[in-house]
Amino acid sequence: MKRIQMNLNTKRDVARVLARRYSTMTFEELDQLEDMIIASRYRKGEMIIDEGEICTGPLWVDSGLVRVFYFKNGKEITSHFATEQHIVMSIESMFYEQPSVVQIEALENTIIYELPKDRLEETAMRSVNIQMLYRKILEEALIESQKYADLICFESAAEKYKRLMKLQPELFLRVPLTYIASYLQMTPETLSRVRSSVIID
Amino acid sequence: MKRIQMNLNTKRDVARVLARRYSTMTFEELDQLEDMIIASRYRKGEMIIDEGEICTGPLWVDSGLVRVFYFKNGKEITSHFATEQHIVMSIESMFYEQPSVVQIEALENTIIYELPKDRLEETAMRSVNIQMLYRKILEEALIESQKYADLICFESAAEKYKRLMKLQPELFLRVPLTYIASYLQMTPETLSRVRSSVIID
DNA sequence: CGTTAGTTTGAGAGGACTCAAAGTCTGTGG
DNA sequence: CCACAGACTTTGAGTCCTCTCAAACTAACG
Repeated sequence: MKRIQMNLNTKRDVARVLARRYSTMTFEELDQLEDMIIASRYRKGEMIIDEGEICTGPLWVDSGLVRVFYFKNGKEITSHFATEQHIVMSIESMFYEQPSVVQIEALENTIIYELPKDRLEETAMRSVNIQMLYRKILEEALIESQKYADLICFESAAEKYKRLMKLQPELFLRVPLTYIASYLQMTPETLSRVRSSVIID
Repeated sequence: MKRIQMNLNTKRDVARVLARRYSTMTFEELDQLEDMIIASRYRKGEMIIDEGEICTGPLWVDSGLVRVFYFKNGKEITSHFATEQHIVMSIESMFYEQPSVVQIEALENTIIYELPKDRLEETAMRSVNIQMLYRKILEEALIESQKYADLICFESAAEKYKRLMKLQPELFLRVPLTYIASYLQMTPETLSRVRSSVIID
């Protein structure tokens, strides 16, 4: 990881995007938001959050692609992908300020902007709009989480494949199938067979 | 459903429990919280949120037991149980103010205290502690959601059973196995077989 | 005490897994 | 620029788990 010194305009841009996406803001609030953002750059294959590290805030994926995964019975389970213009975090680690069980890895060269949770909470005490921003981030995460649960409880392997293909076709072009298989809770072999047999409607 | 006129002390009690559990509060804030709470009572088998209804806020299950479920390919899928002293909601319906796809049903006689979302948000604008309460509720829901995802991706039926048995053994005493089976994403037959074969360690 | 919902048991079928091996792609170093 | 190593994907064969369908059994409720 490389903490990068972005010029101010770039951080300001991110602050603007966040503000528009999740809330509304005065110039002063934009300043506060801009001020707390921490930018970092990761190369393909680098860990953003390693096992045991603490996740100190929501991470805005500005460009690139990351995956969240963890180990269970010796197997890697991918629990989430986040593409550019999305937020990713290690939920439990962040809320409980505990070492993370999940790891977050950059699957492409990736630029991350972190919103440190402590500053976010502190600023939220004073600013209603920042408060709203934080809450909307949590709401979005919750909805994502529900959608994933819904996806993987589609019964057959073929159904899950078709579903993801409809929801996020771009993933198949950017992510090794092995990871997608583990995300869909099937073996790479099964995914391969499904892909060759399924006709997409 | 029966909207009930609780005496003020009861609502005050719930407000106190919520305050202690999720935040801290001044007497004035307690008043505000107490003031927005809506109490209702449901008989076993009654719907708390029916399909198509809009969920207007987090629901505190004061006593009783509820389940959240929805239909998918004609099959009922149970996605959550909430016992007393826990919060339940139809996430998507509440945030998007849309008709709910999930239904919430009382499996026992149940007393619910609703915290209307609009009043919660409005009050959160002025009170940092109410704001914290709301956020903590969302955080908790998010963590629950993650835990569920983790549970059902345990590979074998036996593993899932053992896991839930360890996490929430009381469910097996209070909930028809059919619902538990659908929660664990297996057929009732499979659950039955697993139960008779598994020795709990 | 009968009716209905819920649970168990059985037999057979099918889907996904494992293990194994052969292709394919990608990036690096000669 | 080519060759090779390593990672990723596909294909095959055989096994096992979970599902389906059916029927018997049990518990709960009016």
